[in-house]
Amino acid sequence: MLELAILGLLQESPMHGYELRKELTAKLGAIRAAISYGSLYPTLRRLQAAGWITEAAETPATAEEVPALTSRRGRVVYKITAEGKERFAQLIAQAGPETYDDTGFGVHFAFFARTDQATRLRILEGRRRKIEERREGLRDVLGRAAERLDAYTLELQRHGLDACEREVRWLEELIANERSGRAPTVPETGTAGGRREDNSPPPPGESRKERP
Amino acid sequence: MLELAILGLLQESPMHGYELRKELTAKLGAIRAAISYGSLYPTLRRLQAAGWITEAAETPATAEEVPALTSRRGRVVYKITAEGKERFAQLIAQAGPETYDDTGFGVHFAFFARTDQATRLRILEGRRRKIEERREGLRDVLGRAAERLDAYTLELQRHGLDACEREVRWLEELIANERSGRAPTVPETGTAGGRREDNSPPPPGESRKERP
DNA sequence: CGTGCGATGTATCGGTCCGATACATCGCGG
DNA sequence: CCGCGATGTATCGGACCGATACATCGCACG
Repeated sequence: MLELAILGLLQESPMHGYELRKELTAKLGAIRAAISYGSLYPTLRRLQAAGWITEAAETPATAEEVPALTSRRGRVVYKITAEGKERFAQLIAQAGPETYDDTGFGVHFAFFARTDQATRLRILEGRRRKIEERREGLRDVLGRAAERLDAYTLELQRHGLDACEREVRWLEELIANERSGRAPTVPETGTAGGRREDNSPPPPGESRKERP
Repeated sequence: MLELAILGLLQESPMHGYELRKELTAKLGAIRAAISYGSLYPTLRRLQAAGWITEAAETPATAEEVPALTSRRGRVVYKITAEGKERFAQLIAQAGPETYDDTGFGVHFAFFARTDQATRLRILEGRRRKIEERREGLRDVLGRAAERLDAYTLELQRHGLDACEREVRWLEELIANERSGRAPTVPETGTAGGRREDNSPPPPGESRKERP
């Protein structure tokens, strides 16, 4: 997952590690806390070894000009290679099971702007299926095993169930949007005031033209 | 975290690994998918080495009646020791930073019935603080860096922000409940067809009868 | 009657990622 | 001039996951 995220970000512009982490945090802040250096740097090394990214020299002058005054350990700027772009395209298009867990889905979604519509639809539907399964599991527990669990545990399940239902609805809207061919126009998540006094978009009725 | 969860579950009754995993999944289904055997068995080994759990023979020595019909091959039943109970009490009471991340909070919350009220309150407030910080981070990004991000990424942030606001409200209600001394009485999460015509679950009267 | 198959059950291995830690530089205010 | 917080690179041990292997049991189906 980290690999995909790094490749995606470096496609926008070359960066050094620290910067990468900040961009990563900004882009993925909704789904994970903050990427650790303990995974970032080893991954960068791995990507470099695989030839998907390269170091780009940052200091303009050569090392001979500014000698031993300060053995300045320069920032290491990475840029993506042609092979790296291929790798990214491959990773972003193929959807394995890990594509639908919380982190995997989040990363894929964050790069939907670089993903073709068919793949977007496939991923959204896969994610929906997965969340629906989790939802059913929670309903089962709340229905059948409720008496075996204490009030706090039940409350946790209830909250989780609520989050599942909410996410399914969110996904439904996104899927409908994709099918209608429109870009993601703030589907009224509930808060975060994106208004849009848009004059009636095409009615959501029977528009079954797209075939995935 | 796994250690805490296992110790907590074994305190209810002895179990073997497979059973443990199922109970774990039922109890923590709201916060994580399903615990992997790749972590479960090594952890069991570690707990056993530390003396916090022991293997319990499954068939009593005097089981002369029922022959080989009952399963007596292989299953390794674990039970918690007195030291294990102490360890659990220590882990459940102390709150480090990891207590407030998604998984850590979920596990602690799932065992709130075995946690004293002051600790419950402390954990709920710590969690709230953490979520509020994440929420502010997302608001920052949505406010200040919105033009740098594409529509999909923004939508992801919006959804995450919504989830944060929702969780903060949920925590507020739980905190208010704790302060008023009541047990968690379904705080109207919004959906989730609630059954539970339960007439006031026992007030925070802990079952503190067990004394190691 | 057997045969295969899904549930139960224990176990390991390689790999990803995290948290703690260390260390060095830079700009800035006291 | 000194400290201190932000910037910046890097490693190490440990937690956890996903794939895989293997063995037993009950039972449905031919």
